Amino acid sequence: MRSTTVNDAASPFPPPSQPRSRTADAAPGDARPVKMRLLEAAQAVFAAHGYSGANISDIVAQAGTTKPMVYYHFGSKEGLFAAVLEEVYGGMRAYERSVDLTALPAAEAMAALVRVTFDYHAAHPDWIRLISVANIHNARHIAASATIGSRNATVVQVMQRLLERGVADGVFRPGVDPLHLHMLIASFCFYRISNRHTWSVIFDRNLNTAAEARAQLELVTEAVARYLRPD
Amino acid sequence: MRSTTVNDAASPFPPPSQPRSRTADAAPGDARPVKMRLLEAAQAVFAAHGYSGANISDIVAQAGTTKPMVYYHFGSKEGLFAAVLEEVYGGMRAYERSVDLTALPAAEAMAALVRVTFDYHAAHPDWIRLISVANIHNARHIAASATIGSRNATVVQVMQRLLERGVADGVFRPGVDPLHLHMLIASFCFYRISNRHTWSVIFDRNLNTAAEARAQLELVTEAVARYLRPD
Amino acid sequence: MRSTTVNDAASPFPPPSQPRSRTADAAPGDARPVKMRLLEAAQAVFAAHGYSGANISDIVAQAGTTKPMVYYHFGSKEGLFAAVLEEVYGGMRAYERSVDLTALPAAEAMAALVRVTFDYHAAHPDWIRLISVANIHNARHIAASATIGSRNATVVQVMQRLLERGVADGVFRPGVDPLHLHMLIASFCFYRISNRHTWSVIFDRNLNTAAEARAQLELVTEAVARYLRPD
Amino acid sequence: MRSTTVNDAASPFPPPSQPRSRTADAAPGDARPVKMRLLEAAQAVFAAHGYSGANISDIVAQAGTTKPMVYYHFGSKEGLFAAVLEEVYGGMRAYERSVDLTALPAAEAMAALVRVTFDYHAAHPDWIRLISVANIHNARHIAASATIGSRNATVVQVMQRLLERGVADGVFRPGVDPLHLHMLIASFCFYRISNRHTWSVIFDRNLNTAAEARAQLELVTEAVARYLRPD
DNA sequence: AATGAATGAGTTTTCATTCAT
DNA sequence: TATGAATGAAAACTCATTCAT
Repeated sequence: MRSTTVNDAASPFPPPSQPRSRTADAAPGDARPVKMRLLEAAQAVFAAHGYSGANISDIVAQAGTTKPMVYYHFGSKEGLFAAVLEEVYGGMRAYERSVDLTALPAAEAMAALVRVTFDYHAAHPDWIRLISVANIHNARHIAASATIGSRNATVVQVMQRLLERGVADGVFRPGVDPLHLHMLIASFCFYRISNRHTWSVIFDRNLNTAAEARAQLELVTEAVARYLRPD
Repeated sequence: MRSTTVNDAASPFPPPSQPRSRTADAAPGDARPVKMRLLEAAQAVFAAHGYSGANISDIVAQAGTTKPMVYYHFGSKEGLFAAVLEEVYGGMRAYERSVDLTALPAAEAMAALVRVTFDYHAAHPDWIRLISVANIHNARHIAASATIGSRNATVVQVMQRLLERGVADGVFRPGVDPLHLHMLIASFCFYRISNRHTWSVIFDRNLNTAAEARAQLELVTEAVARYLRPD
Repeated sequence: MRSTTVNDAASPFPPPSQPRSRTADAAPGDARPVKMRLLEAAQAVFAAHGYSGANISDIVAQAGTTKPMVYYHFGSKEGLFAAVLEEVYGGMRAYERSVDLTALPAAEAMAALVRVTFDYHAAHPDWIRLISVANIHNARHIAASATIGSRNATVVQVMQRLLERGVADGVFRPGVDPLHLHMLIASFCFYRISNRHTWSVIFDRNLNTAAEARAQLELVTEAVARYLRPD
Repeated sequence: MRSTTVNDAASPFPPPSQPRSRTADAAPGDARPVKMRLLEAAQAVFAAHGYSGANISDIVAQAGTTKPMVYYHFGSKEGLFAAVLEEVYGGMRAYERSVDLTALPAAEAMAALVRVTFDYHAAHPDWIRLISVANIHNARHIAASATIGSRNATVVQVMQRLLERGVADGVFRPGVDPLHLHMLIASFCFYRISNRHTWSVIFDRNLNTAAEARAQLELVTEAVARYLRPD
């Protein structure tokens, strides 16, 4: 049940366009263009402190540049945040496109899809935070975006085709809404990361162990499998 | 399958300690104590703008009082936010305690529990936002709280007893972790509200209709039912 | 021809609400309220550098207070400028009201009015600059003002009554528009101050001497007298 | 009384070196040299916002070029403003030189000179604003100019010769200072434009109509005529 | 419990100017 | 001539917090 074509080696996704070691301030001789460095620094700072809590000074310090560059390249703090979100969604979309489940039988493909979603969220806590931040601000920063939006829903298409195949193969029951099923999976994968801090306080249990992660993945995989299983 | 003893009248939960008509600024002659008015205003403003985005001036204006009152009653902005979060969790806990599922057969009780959780989240979007905000700040505002924390997990106990009863009655399969199952339910109920803004942008579908809500409730109810059903 | 009831001692008008020695920064122990000190400092700085050229830091330094006080008391830089202009026009209006020409024969009263206008402008170069600044910005800062505007035109009423009296006495010819005549006088009195810097450069003549002032006053007085003289 | 050789066709002066249709940004393929385009854009922007309120970005955008061009051609913002003022005074001087009053009898020539001055100011509100701006900054931008200054006073010479001729012809009284008389005329013509915004607010009367302009021109013409008339 | 005024440090943003090409 | 990107300094404005009353 574990053989998939996708990224079989557990979960260490190489964060697509994420810095390799940009925890400290950018080295003076950083070759990459200022705009990119700003985007990366901004991603980290917005994720760490929220939209209003992030401050431009921190971002530019971390990017090894100066404040006016933010305004030159992005127009405003809001523009910078919007650009960060575009990057986040761009990374997701690229990732979703790279998933190829066609070689697997439907049931196994679904398990693989769940796992891939699970791992992706686990590997990108900053992106989860950024999306939370965007939602707190009613997603107004992405509303205007041309690149994010409507047709981005690659997953839903993948899901739909997979469901159809499973139904055709007699391994899934019919009548399941692909978007809703994606929501069931995504919500679990997102929430366990996004809300882990409050959960850690409220429930007396360390939920951040590898064992927990494994058990949680199994739960959602199993729930999806059973939800789809024909009666 | 829809008859429960709990809150059968659909879902319009009266927000426990939420203002009755506090959309505009507090009327000058508002009788309720300043501390309460501040708490309510703060809840609204923090929910609307995040922790750093909220500002004391707005809060006191909305509460119909003055800034020093915040420091008199709560010591600091952080203290005020912590107090708001205590209120949120206090309201939740109170609500969970009020749920009585003992009169129902296990399977129906579980459906009722799902529904109740679903409705509670739907009815309290501000609280969802506040919890998101708390998580973005690593829940450091509630970590110190004495009243929030550890033993608050009423739901988990309820869930555990319900699972045991269902297993005893032969309607649930054994071996299900109550905390994980609660996470499956809560994540869906939370996420569909918390992330609805980004979803509206990304997926070309209005997810905020009553029909959608019904379909989504059915999905999660069904998923839980099938997950628990003995093979 | 020189006997008037108004301020016979040449021209040293005590600037009504202007500081006596506020050239340097406000002394720390300045008793007057911050708002007033700000207004005075702002008047000086706006007059000296124009609206955009003036900067809040200079103003607050000169007023012996801090930047937020500007925003607390006036809302914005624009609000401060508007308040300064209200003061300017308030001072003018107060001054105009104080002029009493009823005791003089019409022709002498007119000469007195001209002289008073001449002297007032000469004594308040800052106000002239402020009005120039206001006009460069299309007077949008005073457009909204309730206190400036319409009925402020005390001079015009004074002028009108004086013209009527002169006509009745047979010393003025009829049919003269009081507003236009006021414009003729005011324009000369204003312009000789407002444009003295460019004139000094363009015309090879020192126009800032006492003798010049005397000659100019005589010119405008004479021009008005001859303009009104019956044929 | 209205027949003059100068510009009899009412008043629409073609603004000498003013753009033909430069209301919007310069078209990409604008053939005229960058320096000229900059000068025109700067004239408009400085007139609209004052010296400090004008910003280089706006100017270069409107001129369809880039910031370094300003520094290449004019050295600094101050240099650009100085160049604009030179243009303004250059335009005036050129205009004054073009006025030929020799063919008219002295009294009519004087009326023509008044009218020409009146019309010129009315046709160039931007230049009036620029001169106001220069004065607010104590004319320091033109002080250093070689081309502006001292001997530019063509008008005064014209005036002087005209006065002499009138005296000789017995139609003007002697002893009138040409510079002062020019000041009387210029102040009125300048002020009615420069201060029209504040006047519109203060006096409850629309002073920008054609009828008003006619009446005002008549006023100043008449005042000058009566001022010069031998007793 | 309440207020009006004040403060200090920090926020986002702007702007004239210049560099490398 | 021309440009895209960058810079340093300072601009306006904000905000949590506190004082005197």
